[in-house]
Amino acid sequence: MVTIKDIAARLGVSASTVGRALADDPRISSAMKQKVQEVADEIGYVANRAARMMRGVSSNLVGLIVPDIRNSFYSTIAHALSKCLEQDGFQLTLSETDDDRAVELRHVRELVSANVVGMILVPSAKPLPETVRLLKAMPHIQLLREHAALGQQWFGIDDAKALALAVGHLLEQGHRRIGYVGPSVELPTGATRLKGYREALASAKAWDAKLEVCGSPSATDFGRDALRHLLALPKPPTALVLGAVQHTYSVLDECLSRGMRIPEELSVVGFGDEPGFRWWGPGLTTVGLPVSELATACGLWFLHQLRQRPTVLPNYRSMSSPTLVVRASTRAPANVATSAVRKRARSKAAAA
Amino acid sequence: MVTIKDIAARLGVSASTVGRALADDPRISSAMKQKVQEVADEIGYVANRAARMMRGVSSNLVGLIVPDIRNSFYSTIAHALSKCLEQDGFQLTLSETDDDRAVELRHVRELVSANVVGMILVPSAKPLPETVRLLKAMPHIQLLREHAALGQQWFGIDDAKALALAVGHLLEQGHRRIGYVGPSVELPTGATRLKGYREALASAKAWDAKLEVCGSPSATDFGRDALRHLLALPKPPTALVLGAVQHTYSVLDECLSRGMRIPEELSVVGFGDEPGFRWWGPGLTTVGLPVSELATACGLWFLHQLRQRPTVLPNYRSMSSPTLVVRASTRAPANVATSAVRKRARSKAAAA
DNA sequence: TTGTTTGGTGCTAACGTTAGCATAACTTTA
DNA sequence: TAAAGTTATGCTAACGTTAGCACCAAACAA
Repeated sequence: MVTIKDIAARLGVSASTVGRALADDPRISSAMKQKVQEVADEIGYVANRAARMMRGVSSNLVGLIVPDIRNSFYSTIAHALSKCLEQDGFQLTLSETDDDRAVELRHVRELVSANVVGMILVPSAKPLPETVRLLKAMPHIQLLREHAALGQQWFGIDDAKALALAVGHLLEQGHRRIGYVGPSVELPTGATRLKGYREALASAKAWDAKLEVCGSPSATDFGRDALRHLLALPKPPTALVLGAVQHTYSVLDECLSRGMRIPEELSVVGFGDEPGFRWWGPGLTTVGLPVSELATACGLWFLHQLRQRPTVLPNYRSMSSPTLVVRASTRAPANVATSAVRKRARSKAAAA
Repeated sequence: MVTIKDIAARLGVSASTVGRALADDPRISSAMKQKVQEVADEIGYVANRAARMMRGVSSNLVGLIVPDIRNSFYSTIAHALSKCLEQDGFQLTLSETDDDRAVELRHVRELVSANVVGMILVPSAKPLPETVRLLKAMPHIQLLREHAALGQQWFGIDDAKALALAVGHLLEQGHRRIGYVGPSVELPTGATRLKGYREALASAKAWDAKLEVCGSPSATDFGRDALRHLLALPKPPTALVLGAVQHTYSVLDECLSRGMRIPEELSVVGFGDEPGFRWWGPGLTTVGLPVSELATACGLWFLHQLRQRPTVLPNYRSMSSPTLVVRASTRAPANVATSAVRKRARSKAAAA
């Protein structure tokens, strides 16, 4: 390994001088600085960050902890954060938890040990106490999901609004029996999304607990079972709202493999706007999530805060609004023409 | 920060004893080890890796450099590698290059400075000399793309075979005019894929240079322009083969927005098997790439080599075979019944 | 001349951990 | 009982870098 001592030896000066020259210290003459730089370039000197860190200089490492990077949700976040942080010379380390609390703790430990300056994480369902303690001792931000125990630094999506948009769209088209397939309620986002779904339906007096299916989509048969359950009900739903990207994938696949006609037999509103969603059936109407914007905002705020070198970040909660992406997978239910639909038809006719 | 000295002070022993106890040194009595562990847990001691690294203990950081993590190609790799490496306590750092050589060099510098034990990278089109020099001084593996200058450690896909599979499938169905839209030939993979395409067609005496479109798909109109060009030819292709995942997305979108009937008007074989590809048109026939397997193999080999703490890894080239995923976007061309098709029809009739 | 300032550089200690050697308290062997 | 061996621990230096202080020469003011 090439060190400042090697440069010093070549120039016949002390290591201090070299160190200062490289740090552009005003006490060093510009002639010396130039000579040092030349030798450094020549012998390929690269500073040893471990040594720097020992002297109290903070690392340039920021930990990112997500459930699964293959989920485009999270890879989009990783990309946006990486772009954002690298401008200030920070480097992102990647950890995946699979929503496993023990794995999460292991990663947090690793990151503390690696002296990261901070962590940005999508917390698991219920972080272990030790995880909470470690995180509280260093700057960290929660993404998407939120646990009060971890503090009030959060960048997320307005999950309730996401579901309200989806349900509202279907209600407007005249649907009254709107099914829901979403994440487990143990996840903070799962609880909020279910709440958003329920409240939107409750205010239209159309809520029916039997139409709710919650669970983790990692089981291979999840989509099949969820759809089978809903369609086997005495009064099956005429429309379906998804509450998670993975659920959207698994349920959409099942719709196709059952040969369902969309939207004639069932209206569907997805969650998230993945590249392939526009190709599904007649084009999936879905809730678009501003994930990239959210991550960039998070990154910028983090960088800004980091300049003050705090141990605990100030409280800040940012909630981004999802948008409805209307394609062709929704329409008014068969045999039903509600006033809302008639009204829209009238106004269209009037406009024509 | 909690250090071994804090633990030592509490127990009234020396730092050495604590250090050895934590390292499970046989010279330390088990009674002492237990006491040390208890205090360590109590006050939340986490080893400072920077200090360890100064003592020559290697870091647990492995650098991963990819063009863009949002590309599911690369996020799959990141996931597989992460899973693989974390079992041996390694941590992945993520860098994105956008195929920019300057950015690539910056990241490599950062990683060297961070004392990574090694790097796994998808190299850019033509790495800078300084990049090559830095990489050669440490263990590194090339993924997918390959530059001889960077050494003979490579895990990739048999790109020529990928295209041969696609073209072969179409030839067999009777197509003679098979278009190609793929990556720029400056990328090693781009050159190999084009070669695979050409050779497959040349051996069937069906090659026509006018049917080739190469370029980077980052331009927003790429898909539109590529397809327009091919369909505007005096003798347009009856089938189309894609040579990159991003090209597949952009060209497939353009097919749909033109309202083309697939496979009646045009047979299409995609590149890669992204989650949404099965939803496109009648279901996209495509070349499936064993990316996850490739990354896992790469990770395992890397770990194995790392145990010997080498500066230069031994030569090793691993080429994974792609597979054809047949769905419904290909069929025999209209107005053409070649001998191959007739032959297949006969054998089918004979079998019936 | 002497005293003071200024610019440029060197010396040394420190960061947290680990490895080699030294040391101390026992235990075994002759 | 003395010598040798064993077990458990302490002391010290070192890793590469940086910051505080000391130092020296040259330039300046009195």
